[in-house]
Amino acid sequence: MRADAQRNYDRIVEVAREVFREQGYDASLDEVAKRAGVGPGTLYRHFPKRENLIDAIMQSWVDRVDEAADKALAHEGSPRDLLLAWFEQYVALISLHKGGPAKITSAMCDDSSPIATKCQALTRATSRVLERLEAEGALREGVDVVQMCRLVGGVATVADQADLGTDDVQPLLGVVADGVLR
Amino acid sequence: MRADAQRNYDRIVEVAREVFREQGYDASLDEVAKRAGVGPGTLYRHFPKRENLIDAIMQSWVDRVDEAADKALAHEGSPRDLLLAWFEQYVALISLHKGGPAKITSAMCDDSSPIATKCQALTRATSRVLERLEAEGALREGVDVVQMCRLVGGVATVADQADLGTDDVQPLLGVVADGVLR
DNA sequence: ACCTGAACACCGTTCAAGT
DNA sequence: ACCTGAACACCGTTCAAGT
Repeated sequence: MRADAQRNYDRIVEVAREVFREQGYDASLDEVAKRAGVGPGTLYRHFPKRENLIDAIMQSWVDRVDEAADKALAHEGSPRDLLLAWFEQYVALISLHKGGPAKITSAMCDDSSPIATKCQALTRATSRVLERLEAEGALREGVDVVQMCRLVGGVATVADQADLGTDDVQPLLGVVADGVLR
Repeated sequence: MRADAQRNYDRIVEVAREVFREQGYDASLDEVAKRAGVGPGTLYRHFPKRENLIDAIMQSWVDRVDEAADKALAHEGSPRDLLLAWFEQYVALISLHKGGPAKITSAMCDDSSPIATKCQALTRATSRVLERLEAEGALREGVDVVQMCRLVGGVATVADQADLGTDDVQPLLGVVADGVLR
């Protein structure tokens, strides 16, 4: 990549991170381009779809997912406590930006999505938690990873769109946990 | 209301029902106005917010909600069967139009929403089902109606946005049912 | 090879003019 | 009292011209 192209790419990603943090993933791309000091065409050359830009600003995010799973797994306590701890981390991770829960949960299992690798990071981390529970025999029959991601993602989506607080979300996650555990 | 105003109102609602069925609740209001043969200003006079229009086309829908609850309650079977039957009806009812699950579930409990009465119809019907289960002692402690609507609404939202089929939705509803039942 | 920015299509919203 | 439709602001997308 040419030097000026690289510079523009970096600036766009940097600015997008800022704009998305302020306004959510549905923020205007025009404003991103404007703040980054590039023409709208330049933004489109680098990121043909909005999801490509979202994917780019999520680079370091994958590490945080793995760390969060480590942290939840280190947690001592009942299977239910472990599961709830992970659910909370999960919701927090996909709710960093407004609109995130919907975008990420919709892309789940869609390998053609630009953010497919990010979704895979989530399912991989969730698998680790599930394997632990499975080994302890705490899991119901026929529960699989994707189902769990969709359930927790659904809760996060509703919470995101209805602006629910932790007090409202916690009980919902509790129900999902009870439905998944033996 | 003046005769021509009433006529325009009716035509807009009729056309909106058609357009929303084809393209979902996020369809262009411009197209609704165009197809109805009115200026955009006329549409705005009658329906200042998109939700007001959605509310209008949902008039007869309330009856269908009550009928669906009757039907589920008539269903003989285990508490789990009853609950799952209702969940399926619930998802079907709010998924009639693309974008419906998200709009309806977001407005849940928001009395200032233009579609507040529709949400109340849903919680009222769900209450009837829950009371039956409560009487049979089949319900867990601390489960309330709004939680259930949000959980099932969350599942429906994910299914709607990710274009999931019944085969994918069914197991999710099963988990929620298990989490809610004793 | 990459960038710019004008241009286009589309959408929601407002409002002066008309009946 | 109600309707019309031009006008505005905004957004995503494309592409010819420029470096």
